Amino acid sequence: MIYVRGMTTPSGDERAVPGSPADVLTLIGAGSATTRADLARITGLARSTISQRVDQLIESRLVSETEGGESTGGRPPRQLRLRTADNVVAGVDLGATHCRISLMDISGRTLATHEDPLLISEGPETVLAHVDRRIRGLLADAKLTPEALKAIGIGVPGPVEFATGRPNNPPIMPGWNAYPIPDYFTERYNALVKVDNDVNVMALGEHRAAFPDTRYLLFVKVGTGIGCGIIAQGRLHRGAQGCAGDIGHIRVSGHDEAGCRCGNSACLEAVAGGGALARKLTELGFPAESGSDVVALVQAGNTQALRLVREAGRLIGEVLASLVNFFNPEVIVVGGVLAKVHDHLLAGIREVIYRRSLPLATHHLAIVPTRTGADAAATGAGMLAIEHFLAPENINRIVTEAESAKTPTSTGG
Amino acid sequence: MIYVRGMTTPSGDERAVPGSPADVLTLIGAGSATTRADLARITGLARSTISQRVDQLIESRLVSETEGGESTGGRPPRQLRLRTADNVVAGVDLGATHCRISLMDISGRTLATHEDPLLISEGPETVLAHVDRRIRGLLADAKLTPEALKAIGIGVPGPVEFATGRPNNPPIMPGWNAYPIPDYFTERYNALVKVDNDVNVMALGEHRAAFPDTRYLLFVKVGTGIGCGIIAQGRLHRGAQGCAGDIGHIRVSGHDEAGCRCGNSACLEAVAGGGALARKLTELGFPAESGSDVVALVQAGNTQALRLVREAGRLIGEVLASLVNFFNPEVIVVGGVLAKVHDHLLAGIREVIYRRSLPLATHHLAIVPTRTGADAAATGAGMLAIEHFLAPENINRIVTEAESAKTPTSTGG
DNA sequence: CTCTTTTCTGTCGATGATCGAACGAAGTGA
DNA sequence: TCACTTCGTTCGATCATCGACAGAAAAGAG
Repeated sequence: MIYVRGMTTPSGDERAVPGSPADVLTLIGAGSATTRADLARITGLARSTISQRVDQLIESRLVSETEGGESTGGRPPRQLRLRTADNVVAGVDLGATHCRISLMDISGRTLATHEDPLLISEGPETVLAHVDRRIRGLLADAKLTPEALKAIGIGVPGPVEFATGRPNNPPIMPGWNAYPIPDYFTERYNALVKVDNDVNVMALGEHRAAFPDTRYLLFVKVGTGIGCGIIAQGRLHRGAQGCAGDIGHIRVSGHDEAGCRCGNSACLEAVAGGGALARKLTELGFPAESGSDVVALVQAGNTQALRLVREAGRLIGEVLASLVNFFNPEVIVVGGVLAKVHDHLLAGIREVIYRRSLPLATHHLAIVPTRTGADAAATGAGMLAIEHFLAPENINRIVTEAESAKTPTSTGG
Repeated sequence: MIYVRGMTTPSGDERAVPGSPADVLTLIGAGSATTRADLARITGLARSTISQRVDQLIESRLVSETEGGESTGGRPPRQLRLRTADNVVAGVDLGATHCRISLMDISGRTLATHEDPLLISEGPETVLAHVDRRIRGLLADAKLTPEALKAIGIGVPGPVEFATGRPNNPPIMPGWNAYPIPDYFTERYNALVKVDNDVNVMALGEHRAAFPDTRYLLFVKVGTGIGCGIIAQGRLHRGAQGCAGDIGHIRVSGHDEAGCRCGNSACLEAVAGGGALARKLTELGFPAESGSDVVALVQAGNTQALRLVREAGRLIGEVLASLVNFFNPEVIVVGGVLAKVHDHLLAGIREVIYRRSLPLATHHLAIVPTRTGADAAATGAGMLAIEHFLAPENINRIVTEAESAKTPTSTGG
C-alpha cells in the first residue's frame, strides 16, 4: 500500500477537488479505490470523467485492470491496480561495509533483495559500478528489462545535499564529496534517481511500512554511530542544510572525559555508540571491535555487555528526552545493529524519557523497536523512489506524453 | 505584505495551475501582482478569466481598485489591493500579567495597539470580557464597526489544543483548562477565532515580519520561563499533542541541585529562566522578583547580574546546540524580556552553539535578537488571524456566498 | 428458466467555464 | 494629430465535464 499525501488532509490545505490523472492514480495506489465506481464516489466526479481518466492511465501503462470483482448484487466491477508488471524501482542501501539492494514494484511489494559486503571507501566509481551490476542482475532474475526500472532510491552513510544528490563532506566516504551520484544512473537507465542519508531512508521505510498514519515519528539508529531520521507531517524533515537529525554529537552530561572523532568531548556517539561500547568491553577484557560484536556478547549472556547496553540506553534516553519536549513526536522507533538487543536498550531509553519528559508529551508516546529491521534502509530507499515516481508532476507528465504520442498532432498534409 | 504559502513551491507540491479566486487573491495579497495584466502573466490564465475573477473579488469586498498606475507606454493599469478599509483583524497577546491587543488590517499593517495590565489568573470570563471591551474600543477609535472585524488571533501563556482552541492543563492559567475560548468571541462577533500558545504566535510574528523567506526558524523566548516556537517549511510545528517547543524543562548538565516547579531538577528554566536569575540575585543581596528586575539590574551595570545573564546564555546555548544538530534551523531568534539585554545573553548562547554544534549546521546559522520586540506576540496573533481569514477555503466560501446572494436563483414565478 | 432488479461501464448530446480574437480605453512619443 | 503601446472588456468559439441513457453482467424472485 502506497502512502498518500494530500487527499485525507490533516492540515486542511492541499487541493480540494482531486481532478488530474495523478490524483486518480494516487487513490488507486493507496487502495482507497479499486474500481471506477469507487473513484467516482470518492472524488465526486462523474463516472464518465473517471472512465476517461482511467483509460488514460491504462494507456500510459500505469494502471492494470482485472476481471473478477465481487458483485454486490449487480454487475461486478473491474478491479483497478497499479500496473506492477513492468513498473519497478530499486532501493539501494549503502553502508560503510555493505550494499543491500531491494527490487520493489511500485505498489511497494519487495520482489527480491540482495546483500553484499562492499566497502564504501573504495570510492564512487567502484561502488556504483557494483550497484549497477547488482541491479541488472536482480532485474534479469525477475525476468524484467532495464526499461521496467522507473526509479532508483539510494541511502548513503553521510550527509547529502538532497536536491542534487551529492554527498556533503561525508566523514566516512572518502572520494565521494560532491560526487553527482544521480548522473551515474541517469546515464545508464531511463529512471529517476534520488539520494538521501541512510538514516533518513530508514525513517521513511519504517514510517511507510509500519506507521503510515503517524504524523510525527523519530527513527533512532544505534549502530557504530548514532543518528536520527525525522518524520513531520508524514514527510522527512531534512533541515536547512539537509543535516537535521545528527544527534550523535549532542553532549551528554557527566562524560567530559570521552573524546569524540568530531573533536568535541562527551558526544552521545562517543559514549553510547556501538564503537564506544566495543572499546569499553575490550578494556574490560572482552574483545569487541564493532556494534555487532557487542550484540554477540549480550546475546551470549555477558553481564558487562548487558550493563553497558542498558547504560547506553539511558544516555540515549537523556538526549531523546530533550527531543521529545522539543519535537513532541507520537512514535520513537529504535533501529540499527544495537536494536537487535532492544530489550536492554529500550529499557534504558524508556526509563529516562518517562522520567524526564513532559507528561503531556509522553502520555501518548510509543517507544518501540524497529519492525523493518535490516530491511529498513533498502525498503525506505525504494519508497523514496516510488514516491518520486508517483509524484503528481511526474505522473501528469507521463500521461500527457502518452496522449501527445498517440495523437500525431496532424503535421504536414 | 502577506506571507504566501503555495505558489513559489520549494518542495514541489501544492497545486500547479492556480485558478480559484483564492489563488488570485493570494497573489494580490503577497504583492506578487498588482494589476489584472500582472495576474494574467503570472497565472497563465486568459485576461478575460482574470477579469472575471477580480470582479468576483471586488464584488465580495475583498479587493479594492485604484486608478493611477504608472504607464509603461500604454494605457496605465488599475492597481489592485487587498481591501483593507473594512477588513481588519485583532491580534491578542495574553500574558501572565498583561493584555496587549493590536488592530491590524488584512494586509498586515498595524492600525493601533493597546496594552493593559491584566491578570490571566482572574479566569476566562473576566479576562475575555476585558479583551472584548478593548477590541470594541480599538474598533471605535478606528471608526470601524464590529462587522469589519473578520478574524481574531489569540496567544495565551500555556499549551493549547489548537484545533479546538482550548487550553490543555495550563500551569499558570487557573480556571482556563479546556475553556472553549473561540466560542466566547464567535457568539459576539462574526469572525474566525484561532487560539495558540504565546510562544508559537511570537515565532509566527517574528517569522512573517522579519524572516518571511526563512524556511526553518526557532524563536526562543527567555522570560520568567523559557519556551521555543518552531517554524518548519514556513509553518508552525506544533507536534503531536501541540506541546512542541517546550524546552524549558530540558535537563542541563551540572545543575542537579536546582529543583524546578515541574518536579524534576536541573531544568533549563530552573537555572536560566528570569525567575531563577531573580532568585539568585536576591540571594546575592540584589533584590529582584522577575525577569524585568534582572534586566533593570543589568542595565544599571550590576556586574553580578551581567555575569548571571551571560551564564544563562551559555546554559540556553547548551540546549540550543543540541537542537541545532537535531533540527538544523537557518535562524534562531531570541526574544522575551531577557532579550532586552541581548548583548550579554546572545554572547553566551553563540559561544556554546558555535563550539558544540556541527559545522555544517552552524555555517549558515544566524543567531539574532528579536526585531519585533514586545510586538511579537500581538502581531503574530494578528498574522494567525489574517492567514486563517485569507485561507483558500474561507475565501472561496466568501466568494461563492456573494455570488449566490447576487443571483436570486429564480425561485417562484 | 425467465424476468426483474441491481450495479457497473461506455456513449453522446448538453452545459458551462475558459479561451482568444477583436474592440474600445487611455496613456506615450514623434 | 497620429501612430503605437498597453490595459481591460466583450463575445463567440472551444473544450472539459456532466448527466441521462443504454448496454453489460451479475444476483435474486417467481
